[in-house]
Parts: sequence; C-alpha cells; structure tokens
Amino acid sequence: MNIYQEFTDKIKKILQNVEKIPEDADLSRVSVEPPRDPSHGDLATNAAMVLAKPAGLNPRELAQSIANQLESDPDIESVSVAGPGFINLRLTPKFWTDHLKIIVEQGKNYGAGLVGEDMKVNVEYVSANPTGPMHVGHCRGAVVGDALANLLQFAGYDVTKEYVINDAGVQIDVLAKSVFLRYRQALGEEIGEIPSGLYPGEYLIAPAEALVAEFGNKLLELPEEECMQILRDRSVDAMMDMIRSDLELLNVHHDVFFSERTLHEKKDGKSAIDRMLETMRERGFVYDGHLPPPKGEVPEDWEDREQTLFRSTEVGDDMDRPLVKSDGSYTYFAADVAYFQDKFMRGFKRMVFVLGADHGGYVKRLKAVANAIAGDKAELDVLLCQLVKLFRDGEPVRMSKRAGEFVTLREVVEEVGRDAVRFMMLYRKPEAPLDFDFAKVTEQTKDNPVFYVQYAHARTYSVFRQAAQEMPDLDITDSALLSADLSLLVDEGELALIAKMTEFPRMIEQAARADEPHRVAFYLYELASDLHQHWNRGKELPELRFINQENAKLTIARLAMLRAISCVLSAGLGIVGANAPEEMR
RNA sequence: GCACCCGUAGCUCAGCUGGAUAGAGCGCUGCCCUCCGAAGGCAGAGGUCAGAGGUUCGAAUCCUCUCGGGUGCGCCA
Repeated sequence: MNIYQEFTDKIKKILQNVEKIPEDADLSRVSVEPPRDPSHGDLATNAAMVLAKPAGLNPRELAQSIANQLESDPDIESVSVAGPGFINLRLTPKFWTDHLKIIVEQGKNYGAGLVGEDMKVNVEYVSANPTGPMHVGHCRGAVVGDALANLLQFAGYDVTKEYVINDAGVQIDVLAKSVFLRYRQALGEEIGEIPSGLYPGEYLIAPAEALVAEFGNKLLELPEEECMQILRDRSVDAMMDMIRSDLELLNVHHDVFFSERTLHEKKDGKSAIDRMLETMRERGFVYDGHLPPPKGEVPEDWEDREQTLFRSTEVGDDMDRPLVKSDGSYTYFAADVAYFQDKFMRGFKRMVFVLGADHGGYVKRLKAVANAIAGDKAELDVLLCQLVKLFRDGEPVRMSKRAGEFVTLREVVEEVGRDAVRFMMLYRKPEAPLDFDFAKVTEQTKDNPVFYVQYAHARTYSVFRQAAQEMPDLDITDSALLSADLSLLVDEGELALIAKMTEFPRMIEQAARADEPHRVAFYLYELASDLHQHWNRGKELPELRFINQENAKLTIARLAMLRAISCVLSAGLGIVGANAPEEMR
C-alpha cells in the first residue's frame, strides 16, 4: 500500500483522458512525490512538465487542465499549480485518517512485501577468511550486507544470506601449521618465537588444547599428510565457531555457509571446477593462450607463459583471467566461476556481493562471469563498502596487523554496543568512507542517531504506561485501538506524522530497488524527529497531549496513532538490526 | 600508465535516481520543564554543491575534460 504509487496510477488514468496529450505519450517518467517543502501540499506531481512537450502546450497551461480534472477526486481537498508546472495536491484529513487505520491494522507489516514478488536473491557478505577472529574491518560489510538482506526480505524478495568459507587456499595450510605449533606447545614443548609467515595470534591456543584433549600426542606420530588433514579440518571448524559467535554478537545470521573446498572435491573423478571448465571451454569462454605483461610496474618474477584463460574480455572485463596456476592447481578465480555457476543452478535470479573497497578491481570480472554463465537470466550486483577509520576522542586509532594489534569486532561491539555499531555503520551511504568515533557512538544524546530513534520508540510506550495509570478505566487493548474513531485526529502535527508514515512503504521500495539500506536509517531518524517535535508541542499546547482525561475517544485515537508510529519504527529498526526498546535505562 | 569510488555549511554527513528558495546533526548565539521521559524542542547566523564546458523547460544529480583524495591492477586469497 504505497499511496504515492496509488496517486501516480490515478493521475496516469486522468492523463489518458486529457485532450492534447497524444495517446502514445510516454508516461513512465510521471511521478508523485512528497514535496520538499510541506507548505506546497501533501503530494506533488511532475506530470505536466514531463508531458508538456508531446502535448505541445506550455507546462503551466497543461498543469491547469490536469488540475481541473483532479479537483473532483474525493480524496483531494485542493489542487494548485506552482513553479514551473508542478501540480500540488492537498489531501483531505479523512484520507489521512482512513489510511492511518490501514497502518494500525497492518502493524509491523505495513510497507512489507511490495516489490520482491518472491524473486530468489542471494546476498553474500562477510566471508572473512577462517584464519582468525573478525576485526573491525569486517564490521561494515557485515552490517551493510545483513541490513540489505533484511531490507530485501521485508520488501518481498526470497532472500538467502550466504557466507563463503575460503577453506581451500594456502592460507589454510598456514593456519594448520600455526595450530600445529601451538599443539606442540600445549604438549609442553618450548616453541620460542612464532616464526614469521605463521599466525601469531593467541586465539590459536584454545583450538590446539582441544586437539590435545582429543588426540593426546598421537598427531605427532601420524604421517604428515594425514596429520595436516586433521589440523586443517579442526582448525577451520574452530575458526568458524569463533567467527559465528562474533557474528552472533552483531546480530548477523547467515542461512548458508558455503565451503569453497566442496568445489574442489571430486565426484566420479571430476570436481565442480573441472566440470565448469569443460562446459565453458565448449562454449568458447575457456582457452589456452598468453597474457600481456601487467601495466605499470612489472613484477620481478613475471614471465610469459601459456596458460588456461577465461575469455572475460568478451563479456565486459578489461583482460582475460587465468584459471590455472603454474603449479597446475586452480586459481581462486576458477573457484569463483564454479561457485557462481552453483548459485545459478540453485535458482537465484540475483546475486549480490557485499565487498570491501579493496575488492573494487574485482567487480568487472565478477560481472563478466555472470554474463558468461547466466546471460540475462540472472543479475549480479556488487556493493562496495569503503573502509572504516577508527577514532577515539578525535584521535585515529592505530592498527598494526603485523604486530597482531588489530582491533577485533568483539572489542568494538562490547565497548559501544551492538545497536550503536549497526546503526552507525548504516548511517552513511556505503560508498562513502566512514569515521567511527568511540566517544560519539556511546553518547546518549541526539548527537547519536541510534539513541535518538530508540528514544522515540520508547516514548510511544511511555505514553501507554502513563495512560494506564492516569485513566485506569480506559480500554487500550489492540482491539480498542483498531476501532478508534481516527477522524478525531485533526491537528496538523498529527496529520503530518501520518503523512510521514505513508512515506515508509515508498522509502522501502526505493531503498530495496537501489540496494541502499542506509536510507532506512535516515528515514527512521526523520520519523523520530517528527515525533519528538510533535511531543514538545504538547508542552505549549496542553490540548495536543496524547492523554486527555476528559476525552477518552480522542485519547484512544491518539494512542492508535502512537501505536502505528511504534510499529513503523520497530519495523525499520528490525531491518537495521537494532533493538526497539520499550523503555530506556 | 589504466580502471573503479569520493569531493555539498567551520566539522561529520543526507539530498528520494533530473524538479520548486540545496537540508540535518555537531559547534556558535538566544529561548522553552509546578505539565504524557528536557536523554527532548523552538529560533538565528553559516553555501561559487572542487573547477570549466555540454545535454534541456530545469543539473549537486546525466556526459566530457581539469584539479584534489582513496582503492586496486598475471599465477595472492
């Protein structure tokens, strides 16, 4: 139920009956929006400006004739033509209060399910290497990806949240060797300094001790490959357990954890990558050839050789990409192609990747892969998140990976709280760099948008608590709210709040179409602001307060409106992934 | 050298996919609690939307170039 869409359709119908507008005129650019300046009206349409040319009229003239037709609409109180040819509509109070009833009825589902049509969408995010705990750098992608998935889900898509476990590369061997060292340490051996090239982190001690508990010192006696196999499996499992609990802290939950290794495992003698190479070779996308030397500085160890290449230049990439390394094993890119194919076979029509800005160079080849494999049967989009800079009291927080001094996700969440982290990560469009200041994020003032929004939500509940005390005989159950006489709401502030709520479905649609979850956060701030504003008017004008002991019907109507507001706030906070508290403490 | 992202108030950022006089918060100035949560609200000052061209009824938004900042650039994951 998006009223802007409703009125767009309504106006398009009228346009078909306006003489002078050719029947085949393109109406797709006709839109209805909330005007920037509320004094202009409730809705504004650009119809006359878009169609003036095909109609051969000047925009204001055309606007006037459209306006004349609109005046008979019962929902419209007044129509005016303004500026270069805008048509401004003022809707009747009855329209707004009727619509409020719909919001109250739909509650937290208001605005849900309007665009997705159950299309299968895969959102892949986080996918941190299973070699250690998550650090702050992973935070933003995790939150943005999760909120985007929530948003798409809310908008009516059939969403799968996916995490790829990169458990096939050499970094897993490094991990296994690092754990083995800790294992020997746990058996009482003196290991001295951790050699460079291995992971020094102390988080490997616990998994090593678990190995001692399970195997004693038996691993030392096993043949090397058998031992490594166990070390790899146990280490990756342990790291993933750690990562999962880190994600849990952030309220991030994936539906699917996809193991990259499964793409390499052979069934009937062939792996998924083998099979992908065969079919893609048949289709002409895989060939053996030479690659030109890299532009700019040529690495010292570069040498020209024939290799197996993916013809990605054919489908939009800058250069063809190697699939097989010089030692005969597959590149990560080869696994990626097979992985995309796997997703495609699972029926996804859209694959979204949330990646860090340092993966910018990867976008074109991913799109090329999608093009080659799925053509126009599936779509691939990449959301690049810029890096996060940490600050403490205005001073940048230094992080040195080499010394193992990175700030972990756990540290950040435990210090500032899950809700604040999530909201702040979304309170910026993803392609803008983000400064994250510990001091600001923990403040409980309007400087901190999370708090401001949650405070608004808590205030609505506060009124219900107060009403129960002041008017104990008043029925404030849901059914009473549903049967409230909402036409008693006539104050401009009240109607403005209803109007703001009707923007919610429209915002959801646009945010979902644009893959921009941050819009939800900004909308919530605006709605919260409108509520705080209206609340304070009650200090000057006591007749506007929500609770009126002399007038039970009016009080119920106002409580119904507050319930609607809390539902919208709560639905939005749900997408953001933050709590909607009934009380602040 | 090439590709992608960014440049909006003193600071941190929005700007609804091309609309009306470019908006918030912080900071600054002055106000509002015997009253539903002042953890809030109101008012004021503050702008060459990096710069130059172009597209059109109309540009912060789209195209081209320049300047400035970030990120990448064969077999790493």
